[in-house]
Amino acid sequence: MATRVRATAARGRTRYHHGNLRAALIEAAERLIEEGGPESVTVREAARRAGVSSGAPFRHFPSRIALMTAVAEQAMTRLLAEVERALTRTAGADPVTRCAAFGEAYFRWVERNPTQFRVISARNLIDFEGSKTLRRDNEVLRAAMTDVLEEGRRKGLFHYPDMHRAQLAARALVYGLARMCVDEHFAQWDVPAKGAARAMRDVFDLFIDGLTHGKGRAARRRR
Amino acid sequence: MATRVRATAARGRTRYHHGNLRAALIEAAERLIEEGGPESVTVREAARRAGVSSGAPFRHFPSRIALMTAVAEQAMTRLLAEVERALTRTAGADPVTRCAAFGEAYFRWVERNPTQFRVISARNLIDFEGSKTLRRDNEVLRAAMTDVLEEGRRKGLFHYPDMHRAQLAARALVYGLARMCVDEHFAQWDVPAKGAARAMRDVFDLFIDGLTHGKGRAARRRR
DNA sequence: TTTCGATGCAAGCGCTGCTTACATCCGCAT
DNA sequence: ATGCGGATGTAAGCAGCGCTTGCATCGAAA
Repeated sequence: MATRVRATAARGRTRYHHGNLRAALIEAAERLIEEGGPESVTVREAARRAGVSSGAPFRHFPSRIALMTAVAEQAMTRLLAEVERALTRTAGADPVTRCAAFGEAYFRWVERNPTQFRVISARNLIDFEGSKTLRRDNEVLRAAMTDVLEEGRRKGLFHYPDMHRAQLAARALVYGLARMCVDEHFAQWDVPAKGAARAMRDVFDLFIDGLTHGKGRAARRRR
Repeated sequence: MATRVRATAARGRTRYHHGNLRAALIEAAERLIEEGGPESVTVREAARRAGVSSGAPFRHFPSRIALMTAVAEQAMTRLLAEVERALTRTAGADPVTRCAAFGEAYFRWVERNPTQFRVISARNLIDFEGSKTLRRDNEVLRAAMTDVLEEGRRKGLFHYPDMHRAQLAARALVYGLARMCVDEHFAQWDVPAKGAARAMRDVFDLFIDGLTHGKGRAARRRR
């Protein structure tokens, strides 16, 4: 795909047909997002970088939103994979560890790929509801969190009034931290750039402390 | 201002000068945001609604971002006022109540004014750093939260490892819930539309429970 | 080999943010 | 009262955008 594109470009010859324009456009869009944020992505510029006319993309993506949605789908799949890796890595471990691993994996991915996360949550730029992939991946993520929390309760480690609110709190905490990270609320919050993940772990520990009824675990886990 | 505009419009006569274009443009922008989100705001359309030529706004706002920033400043001031009202109302009450009042006031304002909140946090559409007003109001908000948490600790009600992380957790929780609300994560989260505030209170209670080392307050406070 | 659908191009429509040159008005010093 | 200058409006226009249309080109199936 990309090889083929670069090959033709290197040869100086331009075939009439691109070869794999769809993938090339997504790649170009990703790079544009990296450079100037999701809002700055332009179908024309993506086409330009793929070495193709301004009308060509619309054969593959009926609209700019469709292009951005494709980018979001890729990003979401990667985020999900990261979280699932953390969960299989800690399979069998105690729910507290697994819960923390979940939050850390999620947050760390966002921290390392802020622009990609921005696309996922830029719901005015993508058609979230219209994408089966996005909805499915999101649901899988939610179910995974539910499982971890439920596991903790079954084993008598977490004590929360009801599953629903624990779930919501956990989600709000992780999502909130992630958003604060990509929205750059951390600078004015005197959290050193490098320490965002550390801060996140601290905060999550505090939350788990709440679930386990404050046995001071957070203080012990601090290092 | 608006009266004067409507007066001239009603009279059918159009004066050369508008009278209060600046305010009229902000008002028009707010209405546009209400209708189609912050991204859909157009300087030209705002000018159109103010009954003025497409170049006129640039006498008052050098760019679209400047216009949006003005809107954000208004919104932020209102949010801050709402929170401060809740804090003065509960002045003298115990920190747990005040803490909950803070979170509720913040969240409920966002819930009632989702579009305005979207502008505040749409940092790619506004010049947050460049606005003294925005930075000051934001700082006041942060300081208010710090005060409440510190008060709770002084009176021996909250027990958290350190101020910094409690503060961060609280902010992440409220901000996360607010974002989930405006990003419409609640529909797929089986939180009934009307119950968002209730869910928020439940979650915040859970958090305060964590701070007070789980004496079951959340369960009692539930009604 | 022919044909036909998929995929590309060129041109263009209406919109955008923003600039420039000019018109109009209000308030203030005379 | 007058007339002048700065503030505030208009009209026209630039480049860039998303998206559409009509036509050119190609590769693979018949």
